Amino acid sequence: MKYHHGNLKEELITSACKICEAEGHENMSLRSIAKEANVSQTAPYRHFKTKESLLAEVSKLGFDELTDRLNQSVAVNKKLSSTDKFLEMGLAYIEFGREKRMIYDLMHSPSIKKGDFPALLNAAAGAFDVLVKIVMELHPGIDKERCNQICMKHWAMMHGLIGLLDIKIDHKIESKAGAAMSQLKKDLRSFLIESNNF
Amino acid sequence: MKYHHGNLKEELITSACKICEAEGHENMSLRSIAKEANVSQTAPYRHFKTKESLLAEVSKLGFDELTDRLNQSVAVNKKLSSTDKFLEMGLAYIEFGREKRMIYDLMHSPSIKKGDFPALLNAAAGAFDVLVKIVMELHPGIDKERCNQICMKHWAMMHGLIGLLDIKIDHKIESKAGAAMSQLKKDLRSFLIESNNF
DNA sequence: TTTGAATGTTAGCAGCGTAAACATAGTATA
DNA sequence: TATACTATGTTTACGCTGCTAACATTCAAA
Repeated sequence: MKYHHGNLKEELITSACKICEAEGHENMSLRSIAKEANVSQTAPYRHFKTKESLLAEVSKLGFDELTDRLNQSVAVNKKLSSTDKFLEMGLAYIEFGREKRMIYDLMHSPSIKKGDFPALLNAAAGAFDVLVKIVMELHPGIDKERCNQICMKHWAMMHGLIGLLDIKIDHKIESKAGAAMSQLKKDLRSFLIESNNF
Repeated sequence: MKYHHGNLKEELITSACKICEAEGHENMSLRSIAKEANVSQTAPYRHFKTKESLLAEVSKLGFDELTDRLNQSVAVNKKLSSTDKFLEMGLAYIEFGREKRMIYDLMHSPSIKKGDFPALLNAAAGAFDVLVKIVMELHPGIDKERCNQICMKHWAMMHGLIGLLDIKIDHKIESKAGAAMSQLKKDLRSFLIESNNF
């Protein structure tokens, strides 16, 4: 093994992603990340100013993947109606939140101050813009202000829903959510349709 | 100062609340809580099995206050229409989340596993039930299943909205949210009305 | 070839949650 | 009242954490 790794920065991010998905970001130490990458405990400090800045990059990758998934969900079948595209996108968002729950939590963790990381801020905005695009298609000629409000509403709803699905605010919600997930498409459909005044 | 405090358990919870509101739960150590209460670092262990169980009590108090606020919001003016009551409640929820943001974050932190604390689970359910009540009033004779779905939708939306308001997913949302908060009543009104198919 | 920057390591700090051992106070029983 | 037990405090200590400082090695430019 060479003394100089050559690609340590990327490998650290990769290792962090792996650990985060497995253990959750609350149980992820800088030391464990370094160990996973087979370097000394302080090696990460040559590439990241703080632990937070490393996690910010992991978070950014999460938003990038979310953006991809949202885009893919509407690109897969171009013949879908705008409404169906919108529904598929909502579904894709929920699925991402469920499948990558640990990363999703990291992405929304208050321990990473997004304002300190412009790239992260950008990636998050990118994901949001996918929603903006479909809502604009859904409501042609819609006022920009109004569009933003609608997008916020749906974004907040999806975000809140994912939170409730696992935060398990109480057993009632949990079981209801469990049932909802079992027939996700159907339930989410009515969920979203109703929320959009179709 | 007496050797035996007499009321240490409650004082520890109070101290934790104070620190949480001031510093946020991520920056709150058991040691700092003990210090705030003027006892040794390990004194809390005579009253709480773990740090998490102390935080769970703080979280429970948060849900209790939320429940109170939601109840108050509709009780203040009994002559309000059901719709207006519903709106006032949504407003009260948002206001709580904004005013007690640090506690609110703790209440929804994944680092407290609600399933391990029945009292906390109960308190959270209590808050949700206030919403259930008003939605049942809003839709007389509504199917229980359907009612739950509606409640979840609104709860998730409010929760997601609070998250977005401060998580600042991007500057666009933030500024939009800032504007929204400046004329909160008006915006939230249309927000909620639209979400409830009025 | 030499020099300096980039990137790695080792040692060590203060703070963390927690357990164990000990000390003191209050309470029940003889 | 004397004694024992329990409740509740303290002290000490362990391993983990994020991070800094000092040192080592490699690589690239002069």
